[in-house]
Amino acid sequence: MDVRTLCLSVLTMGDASGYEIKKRLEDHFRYFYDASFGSIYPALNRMQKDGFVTCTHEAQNGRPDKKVYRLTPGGRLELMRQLRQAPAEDRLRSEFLVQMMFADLLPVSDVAASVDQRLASCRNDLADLEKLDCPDLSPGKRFVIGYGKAILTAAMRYMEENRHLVESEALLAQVKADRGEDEEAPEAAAPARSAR
Amino acid sequence: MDVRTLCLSVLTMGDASGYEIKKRLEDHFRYFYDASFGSIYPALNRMQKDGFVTCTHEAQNGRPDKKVYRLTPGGRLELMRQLRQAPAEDRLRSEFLVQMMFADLLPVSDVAASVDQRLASCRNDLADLEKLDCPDLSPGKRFVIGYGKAILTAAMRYMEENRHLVESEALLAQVKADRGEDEEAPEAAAPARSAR
DNA sequence: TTATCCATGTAAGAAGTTACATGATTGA
DNA sequence: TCAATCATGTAACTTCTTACATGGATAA
Repeated sequence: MDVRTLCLSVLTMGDASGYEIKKRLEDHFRYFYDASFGSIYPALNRMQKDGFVTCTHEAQNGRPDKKVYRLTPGGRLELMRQLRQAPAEDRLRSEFLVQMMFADLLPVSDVAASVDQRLASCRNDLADLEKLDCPDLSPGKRFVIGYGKAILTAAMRYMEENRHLVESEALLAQVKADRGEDEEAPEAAAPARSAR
Repeated sequence: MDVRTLCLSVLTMGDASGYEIKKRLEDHFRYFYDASFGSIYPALNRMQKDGFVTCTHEAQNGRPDKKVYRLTPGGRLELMRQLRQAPAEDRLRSEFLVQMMFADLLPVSDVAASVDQRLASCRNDLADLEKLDCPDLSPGKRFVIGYGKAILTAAMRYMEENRHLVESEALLAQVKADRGEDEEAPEAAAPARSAR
């Protein structure tokens, strides 16, 4: 999904300037997309050339003109074309999970702090979604908000119930013993070569 | 998280060639990271120069030499340095959710097909995680696998219970009526301008 | 016979981010 | 007084992906 399609999507919610588009993206899309000014402004200019949006200038006091963009029928068609394409697989990027995967290489206090932070972050997102959800939203938007809530709730619950796995000195010590640490040089072990 | 750290992580599971690293990444990390040969090979060469890995050449019949990389103590230290940094926020990229958000712009059959596909994809991932999970894994790896299972299960459950929201002709028709379609030109409505 | 696996690497290109440039207003 | 908000835009930079180059072995 490129920035152009994202801008078209946002413009279905009403006319907006580049600046306002960024804000809407932050408010409503940040859970699964974002874009910087450096990509939004060029995208808008290009789409104007392509006839997907029109632009009206509003004079401002002491600031650059506000350029308000509006979706054209052609732009709405283009959005539908893009949206109808089979969606690419979801992709998650999580440094947190990599950290958890190698928790046995790190101090327990660091791991615990990361879990706490992740939990707090989920709580915040959940509260924001709660605020976003209101009955006059389209069924699609409510579906997505509900989806987010379900995932966040499950993640929080899992972390609370299973954090002991990555925070137990005893369990982690076991791993180190199995690797032969505290006995020989670190590289002496690990003879395994094949991946599977 | 850059490709270099990812390679270092993989090498803690045992010495490997660039090709094998890619495979391990696909098998164990694909849920939250991936990397192409075009990024792995340069990363490995750079890390050799930096002293984070050593390399032994194995002659092959009719193929380029197999270059087997091994983590050095310095490399292990570098990995720990990287891993100890506070993880960046998780980021999800989901064309599926954008599609659902604007389900009212699409034919119901398309939406239903997307939900079916997403459900199938979750089922596959869940089965793969099930296979991956075995008792001799480190607690960190089991924590991550469990986390994945919890999220996938919650997502599937939510979609099954709520897909009617984006697949009901009646609900979607209501949205169109509210927007004033089937009455006037599509651009006549939507006077709203401000985002909040 | 055709595709996939094995195996490494380079070069070109895509897409985005960050930093810079400019500057008034408003709230803490 | 200092930071944030509003407002647009360009240029340099980073990072990764895709395609290309090479080619034997093996499985369907």
